[in-house]
Amino acid sequence: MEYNFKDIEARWQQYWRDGQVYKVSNDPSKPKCYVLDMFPYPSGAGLHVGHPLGYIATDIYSRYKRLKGFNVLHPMGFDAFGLPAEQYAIQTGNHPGAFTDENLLRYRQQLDAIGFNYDWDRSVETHRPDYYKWTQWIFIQLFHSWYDKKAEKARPVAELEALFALQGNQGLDAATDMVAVFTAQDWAAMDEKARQETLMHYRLAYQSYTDVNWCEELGTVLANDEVKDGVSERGGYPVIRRPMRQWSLRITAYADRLLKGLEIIDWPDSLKEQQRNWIGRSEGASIVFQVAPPEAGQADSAGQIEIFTTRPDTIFGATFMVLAPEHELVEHISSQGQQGEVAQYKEYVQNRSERERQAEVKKVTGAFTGAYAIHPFTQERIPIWISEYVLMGYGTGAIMAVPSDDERDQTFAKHFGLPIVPVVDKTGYPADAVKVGKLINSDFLNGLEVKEAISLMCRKVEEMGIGKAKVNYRLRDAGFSRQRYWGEPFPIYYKDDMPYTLPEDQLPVTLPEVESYKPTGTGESPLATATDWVNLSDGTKRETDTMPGYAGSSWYFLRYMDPHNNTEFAGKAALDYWQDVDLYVGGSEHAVGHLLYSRFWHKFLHDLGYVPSEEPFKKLVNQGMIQGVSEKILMSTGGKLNKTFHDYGGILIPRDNPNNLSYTYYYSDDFYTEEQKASGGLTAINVPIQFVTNNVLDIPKYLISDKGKGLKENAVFLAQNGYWQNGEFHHIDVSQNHLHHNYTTEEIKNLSSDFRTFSEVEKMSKSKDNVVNPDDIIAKYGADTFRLYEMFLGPIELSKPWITNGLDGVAKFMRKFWRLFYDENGLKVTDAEPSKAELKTLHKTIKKIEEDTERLAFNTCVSAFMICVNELTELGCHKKAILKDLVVLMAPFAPHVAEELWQHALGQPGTVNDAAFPQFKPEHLVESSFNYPVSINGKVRANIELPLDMDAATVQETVLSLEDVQKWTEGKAPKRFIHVPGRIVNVVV
RNA sequence: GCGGAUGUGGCGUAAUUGGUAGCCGCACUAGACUUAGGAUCUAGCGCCGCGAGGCGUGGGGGUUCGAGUCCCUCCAUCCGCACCA
Repeated sequence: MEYNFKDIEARWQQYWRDGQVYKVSNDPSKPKCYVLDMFPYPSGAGLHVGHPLGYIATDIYSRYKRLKGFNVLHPMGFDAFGLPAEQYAIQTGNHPGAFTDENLLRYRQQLDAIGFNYDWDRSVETHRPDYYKWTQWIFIQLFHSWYDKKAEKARPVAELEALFALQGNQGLDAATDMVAVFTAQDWAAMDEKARQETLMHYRLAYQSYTDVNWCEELGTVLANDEVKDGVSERGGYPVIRRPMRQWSLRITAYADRLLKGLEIIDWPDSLKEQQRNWIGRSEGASIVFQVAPPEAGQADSAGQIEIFTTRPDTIFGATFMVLAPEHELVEHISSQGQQGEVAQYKEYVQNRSERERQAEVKKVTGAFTGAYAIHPFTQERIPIWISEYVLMGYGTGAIMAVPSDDERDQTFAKHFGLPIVPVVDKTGYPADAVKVGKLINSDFLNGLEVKEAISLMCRKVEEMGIGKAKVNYRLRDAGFSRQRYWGEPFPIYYKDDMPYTLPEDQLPVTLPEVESYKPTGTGESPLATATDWVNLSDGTKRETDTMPGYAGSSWYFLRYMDPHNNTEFAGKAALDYWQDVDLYVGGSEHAVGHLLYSRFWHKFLHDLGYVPSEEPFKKLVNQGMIQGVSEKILMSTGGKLNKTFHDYGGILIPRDNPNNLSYTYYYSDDFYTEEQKASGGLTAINVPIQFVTNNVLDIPKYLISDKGKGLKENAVFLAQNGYWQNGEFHHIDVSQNHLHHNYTTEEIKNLSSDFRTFSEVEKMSKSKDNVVNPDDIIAKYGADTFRLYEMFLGPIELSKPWITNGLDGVAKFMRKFWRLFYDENGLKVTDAEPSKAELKTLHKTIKKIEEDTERLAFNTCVSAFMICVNELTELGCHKKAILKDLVVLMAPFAPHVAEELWQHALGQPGTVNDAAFPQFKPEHLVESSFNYPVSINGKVRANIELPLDMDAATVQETVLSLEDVQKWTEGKAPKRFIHVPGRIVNVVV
């Protein structure tokens, strides 16, 4: 009886479905374990072999945990709103939902074929109204919340209103962009609209005017990744920054907690570091500089400039100030004489693309405003400049420039001839050390260490009322509006031009049908065209923007806990039971997107008392990418090639090319684009990998495929001893061709008619023709082999190319494993007592699998199985007592075959998923003796078998009396004798 | 430039966490069985050397009886951020 995976896998997948084997209930009698994958966006292309890598890992882990007695939640769902479906809808006019549902179904079939243990009943799909109802609900909660920095948590806006009525906005420490101060009386005097406008500065979901990427030609707002080098990716039209009234989430309120939370979670360092950088916390001080009166003798000041600095200690070295060109003060303070220059510079900056700006970081540009600031300590007049190196988006958009201590300020000062006053003496410190040294030329700070000076200065400016210690973050609030169709509608309507939330009983606000998904041209989303939907009966209007892609993915992991709840996003009992995600596996591309937003939402829901945990994902692992191995050929891009072969027969150029690119082919002239002709030379192009075997292209097959069709008439594929045209090979006598004189006769004999490709590792993608579909692998090798092989490739964190070749090794192992149970005569399993050696093999494996599964080292698990099966085969072991445990060990990895053997070969009742993980018994591994490597001065020179319980003195005596040892020590007494029981013996002479 | 990570055979990788480096697999070589092999089995497979032996974990140095593992330094590759005051 041979291993027939096709039959086995189909049968057991059916069995699991029918028996609802993977149904998960919230069972408080068992410890919980929540294992999560980042849910996929169901694109039209389907899964390739790279996608399931993480899914297989979590599947193994969750099955293992189940065997260990945990109640495991291991769900799967789909992140279904998104741009590709929208673009498809725009192009075809079809509804993006139908397209999404089709893709989703295909994904699900592909996933099921791999044999995952998902409880599909808990599936979450973000575009379903019964799911996004709760996304909208959470948005409403954000809208009605503000952040109290003193209490370090979100609180209801109603409480804020009460505070305003009591004390205005004074004495509050709230996360807000409001600078104006108002009193209780002011608040009382405000009308409804003014109050709403005020509250907007405090809400965690708020509206403001923020810049968007606006493309006039396309009449639409573009996402950042739709803009390349200042022009639209599609069409290449210019894109400008334009302010638009938009929703944002006040994630900055949580900056500190998002930072602190990183300390308690088990994530990869690189990922934590990315989030830290993204949040970008820096401690320093904000200090206000008065602008000097425009004309000497004039009394009133022209305003003040607030700056942020991490080095308040260096203030005596501040010889000038720099504002961002976009700073609002620039226009007010510029002197008459300088206005022209300032305007010119501002225009120059505006016309520079992001790319230019970044490419020329070292270029020094700027303009003098003609205005001066008063140095708060020396009372000197210091000039105010503008320059693009000061960014409006960071700090206050203004700096005090300390050229002695800041590299950029120094370059600027040198370029424009501004004074430089040294204020920090770094004698005794390395030149590149930061925040060290003694202050000089700094009045009352002189002689202090930098660190002392910083804290003294912070106190001083506060005393003087011109500044205070401040923590600044790089993190910006998150834009939450999209002018698109395919996203969650906002539960918002407008009255008197102010947004209000719809009552909860009107949720979900479902997407209306629209006639066209195309951009409206006005910057509004396509929803705006559904006038029946937009205009409410009472004369108010709905919000027509939709939420961004990350809205639905920011909380989906909570919905899995209680997916069918109609009255809450998830019930308290479920939330309290499942708590948080124990293991989260996914790609690192979400490092500062999804993973930061999710943490933010989770903390917010925690503040409101809904979720018990502070952090959503306790442990996170980034799985590596499986890359594709592309097959490439060289194509001539030169012109004038539609002549006979012999005219360019000399192009067997790369005979001694280091890359072994021995062959190339040529097209006729009219095949080439003008651009290609202009460039000349050779270009590498990808050919579909299915037409390539061992770097040899199957030309006839290629030419009848879609990809190669166009080449049939035009292409000449030049091989070593001839050429291919129209799928036929034409031999040429190379020895007769004067262009090949550099071949020897011997070499000519070995020339071949193969048309060779060369391989390159790239990202696996349709456009590169290097996609390996898991369906094909499963059809040929089976899902169990596929799963084992993906794990065998290496640690899951590592990126590696997909090499189909290696599958044979795992397939061989599976047959060997099968043969422990069955041979050509049928069942071989016996009830005989296991031998010592067999028990040792088994328990060695149990130990290894247990340890390595816990640390997610699945690659070494597969190796351990191979060793185990090899040893059992060698021992001729077919004993039930051994095999039963082995099958349970294998079940997480190869669930189909394990289930088959469990029930049929071993005659066990029920599913193997409900078996208990075998108990490791150390006594089976304990040896009475150990074969010690004996080294002399660290070099192994002999081996000796010694009882493990032999006392130290006897060991030493026995070892030293060995003939080999005597020879190497020349009979000398050892200086030292090291004996590590069970490890090594080392003699030092 | 700053930050993070990683460097082990022809390749993917492993190493009881400081204890005989190269497990397991691929590829390769030889042999067996075959009409045949992209099947199966056996053996070999880090480098140099006929051999004894020597050398080997990116380079150099150090700690240690003993270093792939710890420390210093340099180099290379990958990833992230990038005028962040």
